[in-house]
Amino acid sequence: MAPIDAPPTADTRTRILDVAERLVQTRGFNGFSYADVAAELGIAKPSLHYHFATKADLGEALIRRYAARFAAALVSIADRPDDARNKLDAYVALYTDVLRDQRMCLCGMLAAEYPTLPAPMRAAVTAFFDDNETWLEQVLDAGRAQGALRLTGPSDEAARIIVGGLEGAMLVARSHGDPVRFETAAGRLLADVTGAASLA
Amino acid sequence: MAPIDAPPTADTRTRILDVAERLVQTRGFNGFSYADVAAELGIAKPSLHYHFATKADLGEALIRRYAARFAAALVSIADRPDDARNKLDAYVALYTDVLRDQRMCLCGMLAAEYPTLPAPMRAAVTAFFDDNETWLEQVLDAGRAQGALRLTGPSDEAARIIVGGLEGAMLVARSHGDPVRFETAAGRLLADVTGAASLA
DNA sequence: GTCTATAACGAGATAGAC
DNA sequence: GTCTATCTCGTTATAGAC
Repeated sequence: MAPIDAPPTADTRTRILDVAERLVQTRGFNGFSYADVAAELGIAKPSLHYHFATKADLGEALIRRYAARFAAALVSIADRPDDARNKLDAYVALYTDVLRDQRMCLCGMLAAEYPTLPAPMRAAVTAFFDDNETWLEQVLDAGRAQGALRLTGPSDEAARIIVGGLEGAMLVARSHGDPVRFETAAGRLLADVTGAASLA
Repeated sequence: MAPIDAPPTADTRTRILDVAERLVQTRGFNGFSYADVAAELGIAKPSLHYHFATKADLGEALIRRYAARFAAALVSIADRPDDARNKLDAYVALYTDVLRDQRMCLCGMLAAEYPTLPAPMRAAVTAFFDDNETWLEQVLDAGRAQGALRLTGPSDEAARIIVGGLEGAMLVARSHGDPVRFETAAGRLLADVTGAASLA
């Protein structure tokens, strides 16, 4: 659906990012090491330092790539002729896709480790959430103008509830090893926040 | 408000738990060490091993104490003569209290690190969420029976949205260093899920 | 119960050959 | 670009004295 996957073969730098991304999403930035990445790629540890001098550099590159990919998906959804409700469903599908392989959202995971992160990574994490909320706010405003949505309050608050609700639902669903739990919760959250029941 | 704080002076075991609890809530289970705890208490590292042989033992004790404290607060809220809406507000206040000092919910933090945790800790984390959802479900059912709440679907789904929504809102609000963001989101989430607007 | 001393290992990172 | 070898430090944990 969304371009969240990488090609099976790629240059070393990309393969490092792919492996590290999965490790951060499953174990956290403080839960993986250069040794883990090197072993999985079948290369030596110091080779990693050629591509990413420090672990902080690798972390920055991970967020940057992840945020860019997510932002591109948001643009793609916004450009569709769909109405607001379909766009919100597509937004939720991005999260559903991330949850595969028991992964957590990269930035949700890093938000948990926030106080331990290098400053550049911290700034990129908050920017990710801000960008998502801004995009949602625009979709919600458009939907309300069209009469497709019935918000009970300001769209920026609704946007924050959706982002936080999806991140939290992922967190809990993953610890239960139950993706269906996430999908059900996400659907109901969207319905409640956008007043789907009162429109039915 | 809720009995979430420990006395200023206590025996060594309790003081270890207090410091370790705060470190896990702020930095994660993989983000602190015995050296951190020992330094803060002004004792030697091996002294910690007398009280908690392994870090996994310490982690288990942390969850057990945290969950027991939380469960006691839930019983206290349930026993009040308040209506469902007031009980839900009191439930949210438990989370607001946890967020002080930039802390994350202990079990929300551990859920992020879930795949890296020892098995006993993993089981305790999922049990914490299950207990919270069960409690919420009962409050929501009672509120609906009284006509104080208007849920748009099954109470167990609403309970999951509330737990996940609060955990996620904490996660995002903490990375923005903005507790007000959490309180606003929590209030709106509760209102949307329990149909407060359609009752007003 | 708490200490000093130390073991045993893994972490991030560097030097320098190829 | 990738390697071997190595450094330095931090980690959990143990032994044994007090």
